[in-house]
Amino acid sequence: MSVKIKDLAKELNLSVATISKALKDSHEISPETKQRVLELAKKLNYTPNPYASSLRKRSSKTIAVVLPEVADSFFSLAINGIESVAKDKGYHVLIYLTHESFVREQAILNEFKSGRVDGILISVSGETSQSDHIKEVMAAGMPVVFFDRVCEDVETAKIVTDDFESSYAATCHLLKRGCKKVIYLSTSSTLSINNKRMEGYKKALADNCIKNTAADIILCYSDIEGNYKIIREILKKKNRPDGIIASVEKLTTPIYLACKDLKISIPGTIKVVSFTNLQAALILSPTLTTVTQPAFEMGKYAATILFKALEKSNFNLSKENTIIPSVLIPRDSTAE
Amino acid sequence: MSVKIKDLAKELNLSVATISKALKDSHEISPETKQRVLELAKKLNYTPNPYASSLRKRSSKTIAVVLPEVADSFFSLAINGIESVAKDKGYHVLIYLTHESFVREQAILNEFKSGRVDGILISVSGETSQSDHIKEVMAAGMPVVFFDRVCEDVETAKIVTDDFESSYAATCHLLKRGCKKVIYLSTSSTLSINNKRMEGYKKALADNCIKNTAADIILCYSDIEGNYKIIREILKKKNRPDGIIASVEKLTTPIYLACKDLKISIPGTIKVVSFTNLQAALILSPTLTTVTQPAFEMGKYAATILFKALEKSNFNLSKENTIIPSVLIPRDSTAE
DNA sequence: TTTATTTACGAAACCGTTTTCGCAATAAAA
DNA sequence: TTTTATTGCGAAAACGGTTTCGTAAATAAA
Repeated sequence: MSVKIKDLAKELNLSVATISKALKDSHEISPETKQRVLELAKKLNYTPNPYASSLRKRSSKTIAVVLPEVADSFFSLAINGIESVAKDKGYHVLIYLTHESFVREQAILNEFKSGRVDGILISVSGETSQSDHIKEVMAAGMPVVFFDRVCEDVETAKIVTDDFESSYAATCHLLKRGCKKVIYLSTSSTLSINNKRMEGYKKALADNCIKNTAADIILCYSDIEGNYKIIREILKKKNRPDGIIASVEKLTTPIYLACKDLKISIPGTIKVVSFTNLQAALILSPTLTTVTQPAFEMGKYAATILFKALEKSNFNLSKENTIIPSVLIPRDSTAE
Repeated sequence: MSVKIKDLAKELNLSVATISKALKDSHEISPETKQRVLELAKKLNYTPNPYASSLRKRSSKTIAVVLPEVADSFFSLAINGIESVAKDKGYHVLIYLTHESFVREQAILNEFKSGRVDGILISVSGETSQSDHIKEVMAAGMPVVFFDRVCEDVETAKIVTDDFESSYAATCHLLKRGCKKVIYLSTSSTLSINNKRMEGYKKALADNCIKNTAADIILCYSDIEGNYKIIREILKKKNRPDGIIASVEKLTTPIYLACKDLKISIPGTIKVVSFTNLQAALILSPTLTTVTQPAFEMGKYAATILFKALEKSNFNLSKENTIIPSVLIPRDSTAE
């Protein structure tokens, strides 16, 4: 139905080989012929069949982005960063969501052995504690770049933020503002990103001579209702905390809700800092102190690195370990 | 490098044709042979080359999703809805962002003539006032489903929300709560979605015998700084409004900021309702009255319709005009 | 027993490009 | 003038599946 090289060839009394070469500006073709071909191609609105060329060239000009979810300001911004460089490079981007499921992540990765994509950008699921599925596609020659949530035992590029340091800074910030009992809320125990944030938190407590009891780290779930209940229970205890670190964006809402319902004042009674990129932090009441991650930049940089690997096959991805710092923005939720 | 049908054929002393048929469970192949093929395929972890089969079958098992942007809770949720059905159908999804640029949208759509995707889900850019680029790919036989932001003159499926009615309801809500001067804020004048909301707003004013002056509709931009300034100026006037309809999510932050800076009380002095899906509406202070769009459902349903068209070629997309209602959730920002 | 039908498989064309190679004709070097 | 390079192009073989069609053997119908 659509116009093919063969049609152009017939029309111009040339071979398909010549047309193909002319279209890619090969030196084998005379300027006049190129001109004729280009003109006809434009006139007939010729668009090459991507599958034919992918098959022959064994490259697809598309990359995969594997994400846990997209209903989160971090990943939304990251997609923007990724897309901005993919567009410039003329690549297409396939999106896959794991919904935090390891099994799904495995299934998705396994498909990539087929050559559907030329490279992979991935932020692993919350359940991922083992990385054979990733190593396998890498063994098949597929370049992989991690961003934000990485598998530490996989030797390839990792673009992360300074999770340990920013969590350390957030904790110190709370302590400096007078908190005596700071708790740490997270949603996953396997994620390296979470472990680093947890370690930063612990280290800050230790450095400030506060003994860290296990009870200070609370594991939440992924549904807002459940988290609300957990947080509410914690806040109802008489030895409740006076500082909270929400290591995941989605914990912010249940925290504010619980405090409001229990009439606990932020920052008077309890101070809050949250890892989030939500613009709404500015207009919460009180305004929310955040650890803001460089989401767009991380996505953009991860994509940039991936394209470097795609452009030169000898590029050593495992040397690329970039840390783009987050920034702690003190606002009223941690005021004294 | 990866294992191909030819390899399986050689190993089992069968022809490639037989392997291919066995893999798709053709009745031409005996159960025993199928078994042997399936086993070897699993053992060698055979993954078919998608480009070879797309080329031959002239179908790619992938759809395109064209969005204005993704840093917005509506489109994030919509992607989730789309992906959920694509996954079930075994389809892949390519994401393209127009960044509200008509030229970019044209370029993206033009690429689809090549057959890279089997169908298109699109929410048009804010600049799109003409639809030849879409009609062209449709003329090439490509099924297109609009969602949320549609081109009304294109005859194909459109999945929208009840923009007129919800805007009408939001305006009436403000009037009932005592507002005398309600203004309407938007970011685009060409979008049908915006026009409908505007009409709903105007109609509500008319029905409530409030004369509508042109000054009541304010066109904002896409940057938060600029919008902040515009809103601030409006609120500083002595005949300032006592009700605001923010027809776009991103207008919420500058409104709250401006009110806070000018010490204008919400809802005491001015009442606010916003078209948004942000969960944070619950914890703003005051909590925000919203028109919440069925983002996930719209994405999911749009994808469902598209797949129906992909599954049966005689499916008449132009008959599919579905309106999924938004819901007005009154909260404190419009309390009396 | 002969003929018709079914079963199970293989040969080969095909999808639309890309790329290697070969080969004239022309231009440059000897 | 002959030899060598260069230029401009075409034939044909890939790429890895799918699909049509043909056919031998096995089975059923006559």
